Amino acid sequence: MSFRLLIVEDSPELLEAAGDFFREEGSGLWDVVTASDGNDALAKVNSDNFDLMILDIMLPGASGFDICKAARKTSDCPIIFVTALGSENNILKGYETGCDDYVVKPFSLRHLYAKSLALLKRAKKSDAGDILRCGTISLNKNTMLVTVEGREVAINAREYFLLVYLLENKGAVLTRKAILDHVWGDDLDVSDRVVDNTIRRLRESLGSASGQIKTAIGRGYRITEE
Amino acid sequence: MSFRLLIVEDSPELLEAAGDFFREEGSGLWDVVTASDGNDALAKVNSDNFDLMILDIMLPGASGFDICKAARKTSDCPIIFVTALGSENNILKGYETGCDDYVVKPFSLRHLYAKSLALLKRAKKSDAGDILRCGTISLNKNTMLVTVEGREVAINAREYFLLVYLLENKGAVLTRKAILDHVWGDDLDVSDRVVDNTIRRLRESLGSASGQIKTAIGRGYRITEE
DNA sequence: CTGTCCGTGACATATTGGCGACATATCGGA
DNA sequence: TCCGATATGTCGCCAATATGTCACGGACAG
Repeated sequence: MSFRLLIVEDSPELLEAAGDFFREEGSGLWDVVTASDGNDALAKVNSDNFDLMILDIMLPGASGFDICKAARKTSDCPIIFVTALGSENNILKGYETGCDDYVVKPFSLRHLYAKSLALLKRAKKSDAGDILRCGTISLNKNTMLVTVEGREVAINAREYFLLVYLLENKGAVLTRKAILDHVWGDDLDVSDRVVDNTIRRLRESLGSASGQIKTAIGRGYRITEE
Repeated sequence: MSFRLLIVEDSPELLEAAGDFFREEGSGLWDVVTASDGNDALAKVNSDNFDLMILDIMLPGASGFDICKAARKTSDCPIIFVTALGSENNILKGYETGCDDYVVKPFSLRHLYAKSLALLKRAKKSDAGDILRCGTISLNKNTMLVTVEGREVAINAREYFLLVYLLENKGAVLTRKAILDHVWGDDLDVSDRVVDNTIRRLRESLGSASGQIKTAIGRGYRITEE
């Protein structure tokens, strides 16, 4: 198995060159998927999982920012933006939407490749994944501490494990049954209302971030970036 | 159902501890096979199928890399490398031979376990047909999210399950009766008009893709690529 | 004993979606 | 081509249902 890489770029030459470079240089390390317009990219982001994304900002259809935002709804994979010379100001916006790094055109493919490897390595580092983030919520699985807007919030055990489960499935709708199975244990036989109640108490504990937990009526609950 | 796990590690204590941890923590989820040297591991890899492998790199006999390469000839199962502190540089080589993740010694078993679960989940997810696509509509059965032209659309429960049924029978004409049976449940006795209504509301929710739901007069409804 | 956690039931509130009624579209026969 | 019969699209209403909220009390730990 290899790492899934999405490259989105509207110049066909650059797109092909970059794809080839990653394929050849990595000799099988990368499973490269490309898209040349924003809408195609959005579709792929929403229906596939990637380990790394390289996004041009200026695109026909949706912009790189839009794609980044869409991806962040369900994924924390590293994202590199590609921006034209002179529009580096954009990059601040990029960081706001959740990108990890950027390169300015024109750039060397080798340089881009190096950045990609570095980001990938960092993401795969052994303690990555122990910190779950979503919007202003941050949860550290080692210390079991939860912060909202950087401030630590008090949270009890049941709420904590519920939050972990929500965060580990960021964006996904989780049914009450699935929540009960994962957070309470599959043997127990309790009313569905305890999930509602725990959700309510969790929302209270989260304060200003309470709105990030959304109800999907008839289906369950999910946590979102906003 | 249990998953076959191969652990290769030359330290007997660690090997036993890890095996026990997986057996106990998973309570039957894992069927653990162990090997303590490279040649034994090679033999097992060649004569058995595994869902996940955890390989130490430094081993008597064949190295973890060798085992990985051998395994990759016949299998795409996720592979995690275990490497000693300070030799993380090796890891690039690991990725090139086709591993999926790695942990650095010393590590916590819980951590290794978490990574294993995550990889297994990813591996099982990617080959399941959990994403239904049709034209610009995409529906993810895991997250229960629906997108049109790559953009997430809000949808309520009844519409969601109706859409699932349509997509699972893409192109086929579904009678009102069949729809009622599948989406409402066969016990209920409601008017046919509720199907029309729900179709209408679903079309509204789908926005620009609403035209993909076709009426087959006198027969029922179906969903098409355009 | 005292405080906290958390499951339960009761009730308030929000949202859904089934219904009836009517508008509009489709079809078959003359 | 026209027309009537039938099928489907659309709308607003409000009951049924799902969810939010609260207070109570048993269980447990310190």
